[in-house]
Amino acid sequence: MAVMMPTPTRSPCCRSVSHSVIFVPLPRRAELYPARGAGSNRDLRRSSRSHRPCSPPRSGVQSPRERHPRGGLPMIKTIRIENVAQHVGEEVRIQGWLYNRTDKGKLQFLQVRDGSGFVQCVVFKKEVPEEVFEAARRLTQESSLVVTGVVRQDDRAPGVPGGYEIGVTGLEVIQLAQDYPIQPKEHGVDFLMDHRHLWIRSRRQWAVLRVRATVIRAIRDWLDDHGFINMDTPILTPAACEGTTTLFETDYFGEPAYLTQSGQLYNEANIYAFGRVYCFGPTFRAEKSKTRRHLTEFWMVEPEIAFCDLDQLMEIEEQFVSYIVQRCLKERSAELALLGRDTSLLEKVEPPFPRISYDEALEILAEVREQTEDPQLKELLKIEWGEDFGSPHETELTKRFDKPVFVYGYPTIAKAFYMEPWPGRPEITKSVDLLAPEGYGEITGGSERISDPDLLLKRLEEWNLPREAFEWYIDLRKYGSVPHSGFGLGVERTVTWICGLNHLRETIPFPRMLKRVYP
RNA sequence: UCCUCGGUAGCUCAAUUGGUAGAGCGGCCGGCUGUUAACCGGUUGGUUGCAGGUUCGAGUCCUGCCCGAGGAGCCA
Repeated sequence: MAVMMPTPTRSPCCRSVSHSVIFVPLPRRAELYPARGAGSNRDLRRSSRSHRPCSPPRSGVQSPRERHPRGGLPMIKTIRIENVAQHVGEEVRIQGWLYNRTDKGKLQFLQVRDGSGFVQCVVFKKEVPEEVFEAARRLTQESSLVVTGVVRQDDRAPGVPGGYEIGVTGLEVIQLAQDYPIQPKEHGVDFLMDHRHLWIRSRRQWAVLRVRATVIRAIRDWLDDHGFINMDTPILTPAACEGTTTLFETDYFGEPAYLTQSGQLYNEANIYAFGRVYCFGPTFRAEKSKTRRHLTEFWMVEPEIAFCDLDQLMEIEEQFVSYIVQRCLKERSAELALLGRDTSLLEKVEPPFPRISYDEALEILAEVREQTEDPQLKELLKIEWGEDFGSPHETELTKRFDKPVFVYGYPTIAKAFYMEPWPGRPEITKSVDLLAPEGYGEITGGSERISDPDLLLKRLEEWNLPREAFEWYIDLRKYGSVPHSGFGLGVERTVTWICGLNHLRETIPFPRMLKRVYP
């Protein structure tokens, strides 16, 4: 108990986290000190317990078993919760935070998370010293702590992975958190977004962001394993890449510069040096989009391939996207289960994907319009040839397929200036979007690029783009021009689809949206 | 930019025709040896988004503004 309470008599030099700081033993001390007196260990030692000199002395909060018979060194191994199954029967140490607690009188259930997972720690009054039980009873949500205890299998134990719990033998409180604002229950979006820096600790957010990390890892692994080389393209750019969307303007030493909306044009230069490349980074759109599918800052991977036509591009995309999905199913099944994601449709995501033309898509939409009795949907699905799809159109189209579907051959007037015209049909382009199923909509957009310098010049003129700004880009068509293609995949939209979320703001740690730049 | 909905305790929400602002959760105190957002008893907690107006009386009606959400457009 004493260790949990404020210690007003301690040295005033202590500027550590709170009044409830107590001595924290160096984690994995045995591993850190393989040979006594090794000089390099001093830094480690200092950094990991810098507040020790002003901390109160260690008290009886720990089990005697934790001490080494000779030097008092802890012998207990510190583990991460994700590996808990490998330590059944062992006494281990967990370093983390209290996610939730259930007080059953003489029994305390502590839900502890350590970043790698969630595990239930059970404290029986009879089995631990009075101080340990009292410390457990006083724990508040999000208090930081070090728990020691014996791992056991128990089907009743919740957690990620579930089915294992820790019978507590010792407990140290690093900081007793005060009035943590987020409860493990329903909250409003505004409140949660204002507390995004804390919200990411919650189970669902933790699961989503771990899936995101796996999506990113899968993206890099697949590309790196298929002859692509990562080329970072500039974030500060002199002009709009595609000329249309609103960009964020910055002051570049007195000249305007813009935050990038795509690295594609630079990648078209890079392929002539490296063959297959990708850039992967943040992308910015100053559009005043106010929907669940838009961020002003989002992450996009953009592969670009020399000697590649539209058909080859679609083959690459379907293999790429399938790999990402399958990798998540394999490595993040626990997180997807926690999110309640029905993975049966994701399991079907394997090549080949269905392919329909823009014209066929219009026919499908006309059919849906005819069949629907909802006047509002009828109105939303109105579309003239030449217009790009809106989100209601995409939603209806994807409902027809249980895999992602390629829609190719978009009208020239609806797409960017650099897209190769369809042979014999100059009114459409060799472009393709990939629409995710279940209404998730566009996750990639790509095309074969114009390789003929004269046609490119003509397009720049037609789009009223200043030739001077594109001289370097035109150069690429003069020195060994080849057919080439590329696409961009939106990371947040992909994660939203894989996780089965209804808003992409949860797929990035700190979303930037029209009305939100805090925190 | 347009359309729709919303803003009441730290959080999630109630509040009849305009008539004493309430509940659950959280916090605090107590009880409980298998809880899964535990449960039970007690207790704490309010400038009803802001500024005006109507009225004996406004959370409620009117005007203006601010903030947020969903959708459209734009886009990945």
